[in-house]
Amino acid sequence: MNIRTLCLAILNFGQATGYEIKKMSSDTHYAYFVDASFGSIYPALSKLEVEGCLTSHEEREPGKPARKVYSITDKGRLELVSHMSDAPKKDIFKSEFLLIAMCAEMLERETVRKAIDNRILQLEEELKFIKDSSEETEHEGTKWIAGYGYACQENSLKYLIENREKLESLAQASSQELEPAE
Amino acid sequence: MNIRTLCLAILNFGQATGYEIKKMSSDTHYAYFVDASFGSIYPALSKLEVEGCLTSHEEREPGKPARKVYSITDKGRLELVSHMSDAPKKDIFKSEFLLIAMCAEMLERETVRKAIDNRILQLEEELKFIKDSSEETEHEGTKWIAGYGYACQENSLKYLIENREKLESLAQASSQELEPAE
DNA sequence: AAGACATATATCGAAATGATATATGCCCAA
DNA sequence: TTGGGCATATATCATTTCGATATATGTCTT
Repeated sequence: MNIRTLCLAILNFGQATGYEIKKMSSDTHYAYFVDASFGSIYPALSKLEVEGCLTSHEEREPGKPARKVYSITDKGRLELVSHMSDAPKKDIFKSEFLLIAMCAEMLERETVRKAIDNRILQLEEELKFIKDSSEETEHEGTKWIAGYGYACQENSLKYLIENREKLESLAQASSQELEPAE
Repeated sequence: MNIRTLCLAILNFGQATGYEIKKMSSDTHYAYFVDASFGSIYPALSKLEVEGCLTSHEEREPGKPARKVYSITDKGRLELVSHMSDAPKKDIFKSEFLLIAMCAEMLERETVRKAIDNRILQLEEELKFIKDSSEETEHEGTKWIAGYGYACQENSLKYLIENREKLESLAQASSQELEPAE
């Protein structure tokens, strides 16, 4: 998905500045769609405004930096619905942890153990984040994707805890550890 | 993760051409790490060879295009292990389907239904692919990540089937459908 | 009073994508 | 038998995106 659609989707839930869109696309559930940078968001907003999909107004409060607040137009809403009515692309899943797991035999046991601990922590944080954001919203669609995400991550965590020993045993024994002979 | 590490990881399991690396990074379990294009793989291989992490030899068979086959060197293996010993970055998950789900209320019921059917098909294909590739390999690390991936996708599919009606009910009733009045 | 942090916009080099060009050989169907 | 489609193979390039940095202001803490 491109940044245009992300901006339109976020602005469809309320007006926002480029800065806020960037924060949301990195720190909130919007991060499940695309992760965008300032360098892609600001040009996308300018172009969308020129095309009439967005309008903007400046908010000036003395002392504070001027805020350029964008709002979606009917044309923008049309483009958003039109894009979402096309068949969605395949989900993207990329994991550096899985690379380490696949290559466990090349690594020291301690390295693998740390990578697993690290990932368990990440999954626990993710679960807490999803739980919190689900409780904060009344929006049904957002609640649904939160429920889906929670179930998936919960199962991922469960499997990892139940199968970590098998993975650790593939790694090279650390120097201070005893390992049964072949 | 960058393309360099992907190339080293793949070549650590055996020599290959740029073309084969691209195919593997798109079509096999290597796609869980990064998805790379020709435009990033060829320059990465050239640079790695200059740096002494790879060697190459040309294979010429009459009639066939010349193959530039790359092999990993000890230096390359060192860089690979070194990179994998750092703490892995967070997993990346991006889903256009979840955007559609979140925005279900804006869309027609038929659109949402198709998106769900489509995703169920994708998950089923993915499960079959993981099962097949797990059966084809004897490599324990590869088997472990296949088992992990299978468990995660299986649960994802199960949840989706069990909760699709709730999601569909958020969408706008299609014109030919009856919906109970508010 | 200073330093860290958050808000806010903007730009830019480097990296990566996605598409296209070029070339060869093989296989199958009209 | 020939021609189209497909697979192999390398290479390039415009466009997109990232990640870092610059600039500015205000607040909060120590």
